[in-house]
Amino acid sequence: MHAAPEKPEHGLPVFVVEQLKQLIYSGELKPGERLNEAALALRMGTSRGPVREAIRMLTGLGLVKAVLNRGVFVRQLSVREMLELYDLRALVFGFAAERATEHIAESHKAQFEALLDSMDRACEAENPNHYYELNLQFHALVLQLANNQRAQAAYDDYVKEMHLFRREYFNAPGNMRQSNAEHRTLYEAIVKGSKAKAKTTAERHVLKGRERLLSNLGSNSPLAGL
Amino acid sequence: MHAAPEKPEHGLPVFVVEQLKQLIYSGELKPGERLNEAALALRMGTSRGPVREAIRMLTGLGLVKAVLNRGVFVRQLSVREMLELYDLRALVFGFAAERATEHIAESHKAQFEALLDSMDRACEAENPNHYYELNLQFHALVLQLANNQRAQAAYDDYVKEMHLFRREYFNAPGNMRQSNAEHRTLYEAIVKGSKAKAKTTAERHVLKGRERLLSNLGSNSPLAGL
DNA sequence: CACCTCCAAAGTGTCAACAATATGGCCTGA
DNA sequence: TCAGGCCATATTGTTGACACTTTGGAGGTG
Repeated sequence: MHAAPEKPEHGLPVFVVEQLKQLIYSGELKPGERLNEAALALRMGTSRGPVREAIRMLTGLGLVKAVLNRGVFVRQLSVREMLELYDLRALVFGFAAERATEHIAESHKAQFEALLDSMDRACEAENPNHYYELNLQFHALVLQLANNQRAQAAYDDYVKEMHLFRREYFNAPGNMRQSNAEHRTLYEAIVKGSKAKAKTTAERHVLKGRERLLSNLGSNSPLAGL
Repeated sequence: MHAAPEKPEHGLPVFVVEQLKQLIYSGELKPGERLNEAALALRMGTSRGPVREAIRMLTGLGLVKAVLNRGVFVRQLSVREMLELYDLRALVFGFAAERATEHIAESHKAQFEALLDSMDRACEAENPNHYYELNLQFHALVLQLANNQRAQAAYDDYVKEMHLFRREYFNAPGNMRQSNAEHRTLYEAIVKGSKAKAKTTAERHVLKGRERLLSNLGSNSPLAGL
C-alpha cells in the first residue's frame, strides 16, 4: 500500500514527513492522538530510524509534541491558541493586502475576477467544499501579490495549523455570500490602490472568522474565557 | 568537556538541540557551515542517532538545511529574506504595541522605566553590548504585554533568525540615543493608551533597522536589488 | 471489596554495524 | 600540461538489536 519514494531527491525521512503531514491534515490522525513508531515504520515500509527523524522534523514544525518515554502526540490547539492564530492571520493578511496594491497587474486582475466568479457560482450551487478551496486560492493570490515569501509561508502555516483544532467547533462554513462580498470589496480596494481600505478590509475579513468561532464557542463551550 | 544532560526530563536529542542552537546563535557555527554528524556525536558524548534526530528538529525549525547525501548546513539568510523578516518583525511589533495599551499595569510601568533608565546609562557609557541586551528586554516586555503568546514566540523567532545573516553587514549598532528616544515615545504612547500612535511608533522603530541595513548594504553590497 | 505489589507486554531511547553515496586525489593518455 | 576516468576515503543513510521506561492487569493481602 505504501507508495515508494519516487524521487530520491529527498531522503526517506522527508518522504515520511509528507505522508505524516497528509495523515494529520486530512484528519486520519486526530489532534491528541499518539503516533506509534513501529506501526508507522511498517506502514511506510522503512525501519524506525527514518520514522523517528521524520517525527523530529514535525516537532520542529510544531505539528506534534513529544513526551519522554511516552511517545509523540498530534498537537491539539487550545481555544486561546486558535484565537491568537486568528489575530496573527488577520494581521498578516492585512499586511499582504496593503502590499498587494503595489504589485497588482492585469494578469492578476483576470485571475482575481475568475476566482470571484467561480466563488459566486459555488455559492449558488451551495457547494461549501468547492467554495473553501477557491477561498484558499483567493487568499493565496493576495499573499502572492504581497511579494513577501516569508509572509506567504507564515500565512500558509497559520491556515494549516488551524486544522489542529478539534473539529467540532471548527466547521462553521460561514456565510459564503457575505464572505465573497467581502472578497469583492477587498479586490476593488486593491485594484484602486487604496492601501488603508485594502488593509482594514482584509483584516476584518479574517477577524469575522474569529468572531464566528467565538460565537460558536459561546453556545456550548467548556472554556469560553479568553 | 561535554556537559552531561542533567535533567532527563527531555531526552538526548533535545539536549543536543540546545547545544547546537547555542553553537549557531553564538556564531561558533557560522551560516553556510556544514555539520559533521560523527564529530558532533563525539563532542556531545552520544552516538549519531540522537545527533541526527536533533538535526532534524533544527531543519523543522528552519535553522539548518539538509542536502541529501551531502550533509546539513547552517542556514544563511539572503538580503531579501532579511528585508522580509524586518517587515514581519515591524508588523508584529506594531501589533504588540497596540495590544500592550490594553494590558499595561503599574508594575509594568516600573519595569519599563527601569529599562529605559538603564538604556540611557548604557548610552552614556557607550556600551553597545549592554544596550543591545536591554533593548531585547524592552521589546520582549512589549510583546509580553500584548497578551498573545503566539505573537511573542513569532517575534522571538524573528529576532533569533536574523542571526543567520552574514555578520559583516549586520553589526550596525544604530544610534543608541535616538533608538532609546523612540523607546520612550513608544512607552508614553502605550501608557497614554493611544493605540494608533503606539502601533505606528513601534512599526517605524523596527523599520529604522531595515533602513539601516539597506544603507549599509548600498555602500558595498553585491546584490542590492529588492 | 479495596488496595498494594509484582510482573509481563508494549513502546520508546540508544547504539554500533552495514550499505550507499559523494569527494578528492592519482594515474593514464593525448 | 591538461582532460578524463578510476579508486580510496570520508560521510551520510538505513537497519536491526538491545536497554530502559511506562503501562496495565493478575494475584495476593488486609
